[in-house]
Amino acid sequence: MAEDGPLKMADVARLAKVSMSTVSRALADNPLIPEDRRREIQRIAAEAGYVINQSARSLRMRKTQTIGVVFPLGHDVGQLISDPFFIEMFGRLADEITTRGYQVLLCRVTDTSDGWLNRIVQSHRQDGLVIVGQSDQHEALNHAAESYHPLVVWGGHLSGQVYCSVGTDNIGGARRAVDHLLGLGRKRIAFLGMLELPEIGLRYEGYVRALRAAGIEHDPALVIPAHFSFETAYEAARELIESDTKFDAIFATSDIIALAAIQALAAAGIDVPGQVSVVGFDDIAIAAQSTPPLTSVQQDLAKGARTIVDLLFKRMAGEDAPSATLLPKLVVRKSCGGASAG
Amino acid sequence: MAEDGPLKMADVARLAKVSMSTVSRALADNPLIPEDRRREIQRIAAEAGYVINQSARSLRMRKTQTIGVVFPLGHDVGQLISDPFFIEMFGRLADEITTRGYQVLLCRVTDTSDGWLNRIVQSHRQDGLVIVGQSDQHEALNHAAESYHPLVVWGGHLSGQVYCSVGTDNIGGARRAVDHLLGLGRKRIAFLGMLELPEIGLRYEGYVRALRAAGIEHDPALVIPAHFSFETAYEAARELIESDTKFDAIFATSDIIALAAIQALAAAGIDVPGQVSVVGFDDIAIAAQSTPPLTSVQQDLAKGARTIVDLLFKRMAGEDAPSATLLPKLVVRKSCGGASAG
DNA sequence: CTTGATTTTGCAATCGATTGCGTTAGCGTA
DNA sequence: TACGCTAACGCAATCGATTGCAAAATCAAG
Repeated sequence: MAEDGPLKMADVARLAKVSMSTVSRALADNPLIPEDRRREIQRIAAEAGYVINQSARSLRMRKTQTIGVVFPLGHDVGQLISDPFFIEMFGRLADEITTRGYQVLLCRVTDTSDGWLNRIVQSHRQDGLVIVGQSDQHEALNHAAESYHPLVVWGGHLSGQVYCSVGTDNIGGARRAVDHLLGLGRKRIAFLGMLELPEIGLRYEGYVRALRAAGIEHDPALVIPAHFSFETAYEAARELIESDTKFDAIFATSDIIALAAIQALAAAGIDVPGQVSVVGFDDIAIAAQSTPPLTSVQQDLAKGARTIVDLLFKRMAGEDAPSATLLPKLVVRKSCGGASAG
Repeated sequence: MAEDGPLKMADVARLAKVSMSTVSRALADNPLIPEDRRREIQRIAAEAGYVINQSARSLRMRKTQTIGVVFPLGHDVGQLISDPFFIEMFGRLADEITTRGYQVLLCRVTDTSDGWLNRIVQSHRQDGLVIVGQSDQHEALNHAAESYHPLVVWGGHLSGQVYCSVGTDNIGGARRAVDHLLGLGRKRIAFLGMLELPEIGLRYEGYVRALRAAGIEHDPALVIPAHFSFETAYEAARELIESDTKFDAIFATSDIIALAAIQALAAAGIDVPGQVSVVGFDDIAIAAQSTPPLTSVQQDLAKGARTIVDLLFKRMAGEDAPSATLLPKLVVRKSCGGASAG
């Protein structure tokens, strides 16, 4: 009578001298079973160390009690999940999801070949999906959202968008950052970021609008493609510095890019904020601690994550939930000269 | 003939005019099916957008292609997964695990009532487990490890330990940090941390040994309990400052605690490193960027994560894998005065 | 055209739970 | 005692795949 592998529900049924049906119902607190008997069976199961096999349960119930969190990193080789922004976002999401009693399944997608999203959706590994960042997958998301509803995307709100998204007002945030630089008397403001990404495209839009409103001509030479990883961003900044293009400020579309730019400037002997002002985006934890402390457009990730998960659970319950936009906040620190330098 | 829910394998079988067995084998690249037919069936399945239902597959195969990563936070209320150390560790682990083609399931455990670990193990949601931090669950881990082998723990190596663990040499790391403070002429070194946690206990051991080797008497009033969250650590530091206990250095058992202490000192008008030297532990990303930059005992998380996952996969393959210890490195920055202040 | 060996293929059992529906038990009433 | 009604309970189908085993098909050689 030695233990032979983990207990199954049938074993518990035998112990309690009832049928499996009854055990199943008792463990689910089904009122069909009288309360005292329910408690009794639960006690027996607990004492025997029985745990429901979730694989079996998921198959039968078509529910996994799991939320998938997806990072489509296809567009940016070498960007690991270790990236500070993603990591912080993930932490917040995880806190929100686990608090609601669900598990978190992390999916890192690097192979964005045809149907990658469908492959995740149809795997039935999760009851709902959070996609962090649109990457260059706007079409794929739109397509998936048509038939799969428990899906919320962190990212920019694009025209003709079917899926539900939560994100910062990128245009407004960028506009505020660039306006700040303009207010400090800067006129040749470089833009560092990958325009192909929807969120960055929107930030570019805000950048252009701010310049236009200030009556400043837009110089394409100031727009530099820069990936999200520190190393590639550093390279991009170095190229800008070594080109003949004159500039007195940098609007970086992420803090990592901004920090890389600041280091590249320092290496070239250019003073920040004396000669060049720098503004970042995201306001990750390091931003406040860097030298000089980084002025940045803050994204409220805690609130963002809460909103995403709220909307997702509404959608999982069959309700329709609309996209949401968060208000960005410009956090002014020393990296662009501060009010005193204005 | 409208699509009625997602395709099942039986549907693909009908499309390909073969049996389900054949489809299953073809999709698994089983050489029992001739290669050209295999390709043909794979093509048909792909074109139809068919994806294997993982719930069903997991049940039948008793394999989930998933690794569970567990954070037993029971000991420390309010410590969310958003904590920088956990977050960074998680990111590294996730990179290692996904690179090997496995999914990552995050389990945040707050209810460490009897059998919590067994509940996770028996849920059959994962093929292997990484536990990040022993918390106060040494016994539970030992017990689980007796019957469940694919289990690796990040944490200190304790005597009489059954489970496989990977961690920094905490005694050595602490010893090095305290020796450094002693070398700077500091004599009244406070210790901030929760002795109940195994890793912290080991760091305390290193602290005591360093003092003893220097012939300095150990003053219990200098040992202050401090949790890992910034707010509670700040409180602990404030209490130390407001007590009559004199001190000229702080050995904080985590960077978060160190940073909180530095802020508390600053708020009290005490100069760091002028009046008090501070050393942290972990060397998280912010450490290098703080003001003043923090001297800290570096834990190589990238290597740690790689080691953990390597050992775990060995264990999943049935091999026996021994515990591993990583060498800590003291990263000297300005927060304790530097060599010039010696 | 057999026979036997070999390659392909499919039947049906299985993984471990949940649940619709029918049966039994228990009780009150006539 | 018989009958109706409700409360408890269990049978057996089901979720969607994988796989051992045996049957069928194919082929080579005699």
